[in-house]
Amino acid sequence: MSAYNAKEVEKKWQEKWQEMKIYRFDKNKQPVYSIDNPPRYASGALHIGHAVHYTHIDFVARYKRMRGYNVFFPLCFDVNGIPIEERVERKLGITRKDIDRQEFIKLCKEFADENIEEMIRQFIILGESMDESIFYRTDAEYYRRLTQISFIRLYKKGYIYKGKFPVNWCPRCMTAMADAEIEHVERKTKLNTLKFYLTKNIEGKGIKRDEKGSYIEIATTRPEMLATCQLVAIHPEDERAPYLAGKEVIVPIYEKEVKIVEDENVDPEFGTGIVMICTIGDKEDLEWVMKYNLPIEICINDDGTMNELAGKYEGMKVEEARKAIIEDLRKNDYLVTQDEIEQSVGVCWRCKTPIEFIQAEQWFLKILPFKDKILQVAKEMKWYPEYMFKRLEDWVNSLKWDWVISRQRYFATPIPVWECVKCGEVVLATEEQCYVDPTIDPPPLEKCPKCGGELKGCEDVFDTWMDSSITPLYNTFWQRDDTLFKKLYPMSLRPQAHDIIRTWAFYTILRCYLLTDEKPFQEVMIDGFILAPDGRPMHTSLGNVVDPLEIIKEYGSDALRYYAATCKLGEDNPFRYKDLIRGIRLMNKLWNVERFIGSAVERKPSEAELHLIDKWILSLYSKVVKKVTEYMENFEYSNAMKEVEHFLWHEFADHYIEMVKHRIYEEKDEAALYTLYVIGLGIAKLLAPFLPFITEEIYHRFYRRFEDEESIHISSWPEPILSDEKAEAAGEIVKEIIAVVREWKSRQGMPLNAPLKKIILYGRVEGKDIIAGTLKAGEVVEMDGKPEAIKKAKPKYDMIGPHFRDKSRKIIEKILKEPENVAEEIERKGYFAVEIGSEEIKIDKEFVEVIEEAKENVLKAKNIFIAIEK
RNA sequence: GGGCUCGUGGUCUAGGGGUUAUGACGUCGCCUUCACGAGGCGAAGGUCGCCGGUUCGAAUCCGGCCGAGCCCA
Repeated sequence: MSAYNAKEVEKKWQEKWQEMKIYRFDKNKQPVYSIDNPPRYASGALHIGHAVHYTHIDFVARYKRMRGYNVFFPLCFDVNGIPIEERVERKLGITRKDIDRQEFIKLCKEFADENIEEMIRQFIILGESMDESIFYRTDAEYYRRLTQISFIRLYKKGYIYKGKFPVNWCPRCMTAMADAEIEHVERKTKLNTLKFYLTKNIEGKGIKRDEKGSYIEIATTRPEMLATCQLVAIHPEDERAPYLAGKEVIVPIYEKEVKIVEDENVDPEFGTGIVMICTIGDKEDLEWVMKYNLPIEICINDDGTMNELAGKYEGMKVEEARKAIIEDLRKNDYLVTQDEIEQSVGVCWRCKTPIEFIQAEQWFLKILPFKDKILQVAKEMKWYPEYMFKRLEDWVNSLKWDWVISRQRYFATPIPVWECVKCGEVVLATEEQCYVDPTIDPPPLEKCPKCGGELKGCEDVFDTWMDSSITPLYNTFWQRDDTLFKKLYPMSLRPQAHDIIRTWAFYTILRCYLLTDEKPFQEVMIDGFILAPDGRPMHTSLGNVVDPLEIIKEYGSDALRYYAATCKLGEDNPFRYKDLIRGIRLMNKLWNVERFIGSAVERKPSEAELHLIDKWILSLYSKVVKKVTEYMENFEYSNAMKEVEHFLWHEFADHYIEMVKHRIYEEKDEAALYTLYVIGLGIAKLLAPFLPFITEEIYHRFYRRFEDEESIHISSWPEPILSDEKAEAAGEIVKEIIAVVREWKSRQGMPLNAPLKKIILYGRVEGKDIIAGTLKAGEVVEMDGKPEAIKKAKPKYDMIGPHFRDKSRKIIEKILKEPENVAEEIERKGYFAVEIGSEEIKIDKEFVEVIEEAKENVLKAKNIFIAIEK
């Protein structure tokens, strides 16, 4: 039989598992382990980061299933929102305003459908054990209905309000833009340094003076925004700050008085180091607005012209207004200098027009009053790794305004309200109406209940986080089956990546808490990112993207999953081809070990009287089972994999199997067969969550005929079966002896099974039969005494240090310098004298370890000297 | 700029007060051995990012700096 054929085997099980339906969640079976699987965003094929993350989640699902849980692991997709709209627009070269709203929505849905189909295929290839019978997608009416109902409930609780909030706006396309739609380009622009006169004539550092009075210089690239200047800021460490902070200046042209404040966010290197704060020039301004509670004034209309705030410039386009105001500033002697600078400008991806902020009516969900409660609830959950909670905490503590839940978009869940065109009264949809689309469906009332005015359906949609932050409610049958909801909520696990802690994790905790007064899940497992092999994030533009399907084609899914297992939870890992190689080698090793066992075992072996080395390996194996189980419980799969790998390759294959061959070939030793069977099957099970394909193949080929379960993936997780410290210690000596003789044979150019005449062991050793059998030695004898050896003293640092303190260094140096002498004197006199200054310090055997080294032609394993006769 | 994380042989990584730093990939040498040459046995290769501090002792703890990743509505 030849090497393991991953391609064939994987293809076979991909198909068979579909038929077997072994991953079905059973609503009525306890205990349940429910995974709040991240609905995959349906904007394109899976990349390697997705593949690895879903594989990590699959490790948990498979492990828990083997632990006897009824695992809830849904196959799900996130289908709402801007990225899909954007892909569709770019693909078709249109904007959503170019065609009918419903038509556009249909195009988005179709685009998603194709991707979902492909992604399901990819999940199957990867061996992800999601249950397609609990499939959901977030754009479906059954799903969006819950988003709407939750909104209605929160509205009724008084948590929702309408307010103004700035949005990115393209004045040419006349549309709100998401950050993702903004491109950044380097542009040359003019930095204008202006005089801002102080309200009182004073002197001090940085204050200049001309015939009109005292003034300071402030640089700006956007003088047309002077009208909305609210504040002037300087860095607190700036030497001018003590003279300026708290004073007032007069805004040129507009003659408005504004205060000077100290603020650490000011870049002292830019312009004059003093900055004017407008609402709203850019994103940074917005932070200041919130920080200083400034009124939000915007002097630009949605068509890119100046509004009444701009005074005489009203009606001009932004660029014209800028030119005009610079002219006026120059004329009135406000303009000190004008320098050309490079600046990064946000522009519309379609028409390259610079983006402006404008004010828009938005819906808000209150979060500021719930900050403490959210953190309290979040603290009740277990976070893996623990420090990820800190990120949430910092985020929550830094919150300055409520959550803007509305978007001026099409492809998302409609906000289920109508508003009176006359008085603005809000009419909510009834819960029974949901799912509802107010842009096409009639309101629950014909007229405004207040003024009798006409009701108009809300055209805004929800931020898609409104949809995705109720996955735990959807998954536990909230609003669909009360009994099930009570049984299933909260969910067991939320797995997700670290980039969306402040969105998905935070919003989910918030929403679910507001609706249920309880935490949405027990445990949170936060994953890192997969970087390109060059250590940078993968980007098409960098040409360093790794396609998981290409990897699978060449190396197989199990190999990719092996790579996934080597990535530590929470950390960013570069993709490494060497781990695929290692994975393949490990699988080959596993395959050959199992093949060896399979060919030796003809019927299910029974537990016969165990030999010392059987106990030794079974005891080691039991420790491995214990450790791996612990690691799996804590989502430390990289440690779990390492543990099994080392045991399988080295202890079991390199040592035990070599030790056991003669017992199998010569006599079909029942104890040996039993041990091989138990460990062979056990290892396959321990690796099953990681390498589902090869382990299933092994199970069916070598074990199925003696075992009941129809798949290894629904069989039970191994238990430790033996703990025998004495056998472990004695077995280690046997192993070591064999290892050193084996190494010696290798150096002689002899095969391991080349015959030897005699092995002489100086000391008492159990398991001489194994030593003889494994090394093909005619006889193995024990001898008293020992061959001549060199004795050397080794310092015991942890004893010397605390006892001799600052004298330790000299004492250690002395011992290292003459180790043989030290050993000899301690043996003879009971101590070794070290002179430090005038002081004599006696070092006795408490502080050193005496090591015996073999002279040439003699081997040594642990404390046993070994002589060989060829 | 702020928060969190990371920096260890050529590459990737384990370890997180006790001096001889783990393993993998790669490199080099020897070995066709009855599960496996995708194997076995060996070897070379590291001032543990830099600078200070604490300590008898620091890769490990503390402070500063440099570099990388994610997030900052």
